[in-house]
Amino acid sequence: MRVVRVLPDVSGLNKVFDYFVPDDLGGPPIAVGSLVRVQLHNRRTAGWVVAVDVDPPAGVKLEPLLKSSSVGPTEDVVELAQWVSHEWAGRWAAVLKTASPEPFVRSLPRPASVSIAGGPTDGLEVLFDGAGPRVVRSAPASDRFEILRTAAARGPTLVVTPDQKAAAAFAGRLSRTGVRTHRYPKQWAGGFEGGVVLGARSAVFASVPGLRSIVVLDEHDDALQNERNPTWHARDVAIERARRANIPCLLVSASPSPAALAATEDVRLPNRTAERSGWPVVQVIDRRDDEPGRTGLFSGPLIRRLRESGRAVCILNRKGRAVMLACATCGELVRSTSGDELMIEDDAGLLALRSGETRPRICLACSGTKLKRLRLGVSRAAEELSTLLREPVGEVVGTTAAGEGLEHRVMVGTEALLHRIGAVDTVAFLDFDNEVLAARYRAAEQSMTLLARAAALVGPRTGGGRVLVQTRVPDHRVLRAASRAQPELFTAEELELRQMSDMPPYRGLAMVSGAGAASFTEPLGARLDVDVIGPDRDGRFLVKGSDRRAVSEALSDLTRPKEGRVSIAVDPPRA
DNA sequence: CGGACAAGCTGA
DNA sequence: CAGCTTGTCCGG
Repeated sequence: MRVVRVLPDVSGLNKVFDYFVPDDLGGPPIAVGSLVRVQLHNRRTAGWVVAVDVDPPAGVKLEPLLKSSSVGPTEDVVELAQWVSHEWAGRWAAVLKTASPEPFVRSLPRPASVSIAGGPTDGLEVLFDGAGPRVVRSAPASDRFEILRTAAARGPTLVVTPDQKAAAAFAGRLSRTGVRTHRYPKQWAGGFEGGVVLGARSAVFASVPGLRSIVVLDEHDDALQNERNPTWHARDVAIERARRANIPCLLVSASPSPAALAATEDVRLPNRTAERSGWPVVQVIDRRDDEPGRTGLFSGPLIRRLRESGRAVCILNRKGRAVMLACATCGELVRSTSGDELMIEDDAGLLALRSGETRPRICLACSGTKLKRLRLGVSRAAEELSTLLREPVGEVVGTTAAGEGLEHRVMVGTEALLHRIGAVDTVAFLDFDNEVLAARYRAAEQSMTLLARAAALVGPRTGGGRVLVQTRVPDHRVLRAASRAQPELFTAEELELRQMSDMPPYRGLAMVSGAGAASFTEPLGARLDVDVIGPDRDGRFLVKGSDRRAVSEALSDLTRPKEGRVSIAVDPPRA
């Protein structure tokens, strides 16, 4: 009797059960990854076969599989999903769902003989030597197509991009050169034919027999991280997948992330001239130099540029609830002594939320005691700008309908606008400080990625594209790096800071939130291998350990409280 | 998760 | 003690 092990798709249940395979089952053949239906207790549920030909535990009466519903992920992907669920303290089934076809697939295409077309590739083969992760730094405006073409010529390839738009564009270009391409998850079974599978973050779980290489484009982009638990990051999953398959994994980025740089010492740099010319001009506007009396969101130089520019977008992230404070006398932002964090007013005086530093209401630069509040808001900014420019101004926030507001020459929006617009001539960050000094340990890193994305949108400096940044901290490492087109000016310092402050990628970090967070994390106090910090203002706890594995293991040892939900985010994007 | 079953509570 | 609620356990 053939016995298989099944993981049911039941939330709150992270356990496997054995079933026998009836002779007359029908449907796609049963293998590891197969999607099946089973009887569990007294209901029917979907599930995945996670092992075949197992020895069932003694003394249990086995039930039959009820149905073979669909072909599922290949065995390597099933195992990868298990690793992910463990590493990010989430459910195996949640990851398998991402790796499975929707709708069901009843039979697989046969491997196609893939013709390698498109002529010689440009000496880029060296990027694919050996196995394992390597960082490929490449200016924001430089084309990554030749990298993909070279990968495709070597055999089955997986390409992960931050969004489907980019995946679609590259798929189109590759197929025009004769490469067989498949979009994930829509063409789920395509990977079985060979060729190139392209998609957003979930594509890292595509089933591709005989995979030869993985390319992660813009590995620094936050869109590569799953926003629901488990909060896996496609870059980290790709690194592990490549390690298991003994194949190369290219982490391509204009500004490599601390995580990527910590994962490998193999960093391929472009030549200096090429990199410089692949960045646009990044113009830093120091708002402390504003002519006296000017208030509002728009400096003189910014308005001048917007008047003469072609299409332009202004980015104003009004996500931060805290109102920024600046000295009314000298214009300096009110920051912590380290200069890395904005402070807010509380009853006693000034308070830095992250570090907890306090001090009386006084400006560190000029000892002035008169502080002014700098106010935010996309709608107000659009109105103000429309008056200044004497023309209508589009307005785009996350909830704006797709395509809406994009018809104007000048647009104002939140970060969402950067993801919706195509090429423009100018990107202006109205309020960069609110971003770069936010009370999140990754604030600077995330700001750097914003600049990289903006840079890609406006194109290289030779095309006249320009990124404008209004700031009161013009010497910040992020701005120095971007304006000189030298990302290492940012990353070197950032890595040092992360190391000094015991933060990822040098340590593991998780955020535990929800009503049950306090009782859930309580037993961790007795452990020596993890530290618990909190609760913060929202009742959330941070759990730190030597690495991600240490943290997720400590968390998976705990039992969930019956009262009160608990949500665990390992590598929390917003801590 | 959600059903089964046990234990606890209530009102007559 | 029936009838109901609440809590705990467990699934192949």
